Amino acid sequence: LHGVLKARNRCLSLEPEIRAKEPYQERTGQALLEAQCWRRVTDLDLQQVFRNPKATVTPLFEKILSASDADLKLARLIIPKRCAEAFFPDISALHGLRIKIQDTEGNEWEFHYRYWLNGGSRIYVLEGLRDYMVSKKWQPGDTVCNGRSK
DNA sequence: GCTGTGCATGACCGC
DNA sequence: CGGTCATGCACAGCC
Repeated sequence: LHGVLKARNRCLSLEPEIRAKEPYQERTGQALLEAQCWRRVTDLDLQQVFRNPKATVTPLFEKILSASDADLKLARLIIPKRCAEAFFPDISALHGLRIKIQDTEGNEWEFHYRYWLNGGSRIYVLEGLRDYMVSKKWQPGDTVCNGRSK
């Protein structure tokens, strides 16, 4: 599995090393369903953004950046719970996971994926995004999307 | 003070 | 109403 995050006209793809374990596969159907419900970015958008013409990208989810998401001091991205549980590795047993992400220009980034307890539930968050945010010039209202390349 | 961390709070929204 | 999540905020290090 790969993922793609886009800020404005650029993308990131998740490294294969976080390739899904079993529970991941089981959720594929649900994941695709979610993607279809949520996506606003078109296939053409993705083709243009993802420069490798061999890569076919399956959009998974998108998020419009809030003020908090684009705050350089926080440097963290809240990941919608359903998306996190559908597309990201299960970190129930851990309290965090370092994941490597690669953008379409070949740059590799490493983020920290974890969650906060909130009431009886969880808030999933990607941390350590400052350099990436600066590089891609994240602004509130920008769309971040995540996809899977085959 | 300033900054990062980690959780609390409450607005919002779907059910 | 209950869950989610944007933001508030207290606390701890560190200039």
